[in-house]
Amino acid sequence: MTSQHQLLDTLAQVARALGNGHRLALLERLAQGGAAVETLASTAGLTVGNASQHLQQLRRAGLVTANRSGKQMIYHLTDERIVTLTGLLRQVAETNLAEMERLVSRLFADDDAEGALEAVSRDELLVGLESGKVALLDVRPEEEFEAGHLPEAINIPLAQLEDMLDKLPQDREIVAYCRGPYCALSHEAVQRLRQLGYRVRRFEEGYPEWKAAGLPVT
Amino acid sequence: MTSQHQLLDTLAQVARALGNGHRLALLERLAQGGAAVETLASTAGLTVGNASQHLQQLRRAGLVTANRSGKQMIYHLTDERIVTLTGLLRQVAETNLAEMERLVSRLFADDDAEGALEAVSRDELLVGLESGKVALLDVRPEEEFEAGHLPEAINIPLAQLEDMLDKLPQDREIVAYCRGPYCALSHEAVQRLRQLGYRVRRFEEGYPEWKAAGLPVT
DNA sequence: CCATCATTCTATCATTTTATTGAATGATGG
DNA sequence: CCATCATTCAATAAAATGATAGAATGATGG
Repeated sequence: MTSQHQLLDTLAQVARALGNGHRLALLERLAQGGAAVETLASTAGLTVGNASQHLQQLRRAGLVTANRSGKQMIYHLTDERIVTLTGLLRQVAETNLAEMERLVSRLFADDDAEGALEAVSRDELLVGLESGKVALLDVRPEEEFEAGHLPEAINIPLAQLEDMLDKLPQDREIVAYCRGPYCALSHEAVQRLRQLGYRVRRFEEGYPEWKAAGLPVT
Repeated sequence: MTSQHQLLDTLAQVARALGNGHRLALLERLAQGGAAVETLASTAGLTVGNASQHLQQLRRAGLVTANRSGKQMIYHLTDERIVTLTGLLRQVAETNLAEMERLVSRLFADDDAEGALEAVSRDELLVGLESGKVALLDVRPEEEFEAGHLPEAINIPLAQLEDMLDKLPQDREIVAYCRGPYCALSHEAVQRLRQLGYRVRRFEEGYPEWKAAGLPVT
């Protein structure tokens, strides 16, 4: 077996590490910031044992690192570019797989028909923030918000949405974001806030993409 | 199973399609331009039947398309971004896997010790071409050269290198390139030309990366 | 229409991957 | 040092993947 062959095989191992839905879910959570195995397991809907095994695979592929902190092992992405990598994977898949399009439209299908719910692009969001016409709402759990968020964002975890409406400004359009393009939290938040009469749309990406693009975070 | 879960699974299928060394080899060849199954099989060192099966998988993942031309099926990449995707995969792997570094350095280990063989970066190459101080040498097979190459490049397939030395300019440094960062052709060419006293280095990327970066091709 | 060629499909077996279970390890606080 | 907690390891069974050989398909040239 030639060196070149071995190189491609090693690359393939890394790609295989990305080739499982649970592991992609783990990576999505890790893109929000470091987390312990139990946290990761519950976000991904896995048993702790199983999550641990998947994390070992990601570690062997060089995608995550683990550091002990007291009793817990805290996992981190090794490389910011992994967010870009999965984002590009997503783009290629959305463009070239009909199946993908079908699933994406289903995920966002229960929008009302007004069309105003179309997601806000990164550029549009930047303009809105610059002009002060947009308020940012982060609907992720507090722990993830604390680990990093977009500048000026207000954190209202989805579970407490109706209890904390007083934190929302009335005079500006609200843009809600969460973990990424496929994260349902911001979508759900938009649905519920619109029912209550708020002017609100989703950001089409999430915190990790914003950060990976080199934009400022807090 | 939620829609979101299905989306990640579908993404994972695409990643799994990249998760095999033979398929990465097929994609590398396809990044040079369309090709028939037998061509692809022989470049990747596979039987035709086996290559066909791998190509079906790539097709199901939306990474390649097939069009019949007479008796032959001609395969193409569906999307230029696939080159960027595998390139990013490579970068992440090289940065985070010790194994990878070891293999890369072995692939390029038999350089003589002068150090002058360090690869030429894209930016450096652009400057050299601009100033007219560099001549480009494409050492891929003629068929791939014909399907597309860097501007002003001279084509001398590696097999005919010694027979066509008269096509090489004497007054400029030569930069050789081939299929990509792991393609051995340009490396081999540099070794042999240096033995003959030529001033020559490798381009660290290849034709597909150049094209995917939006730079001009012929 | 028949023979030929390129490719794909089918069936099979060996290998690898995944989830599950329960035991083992390693750090902490009393 | 012991009990506890978080995590990993080990063993297993079920499912998916990969290679091979041979049959089937589809287009071509006579």
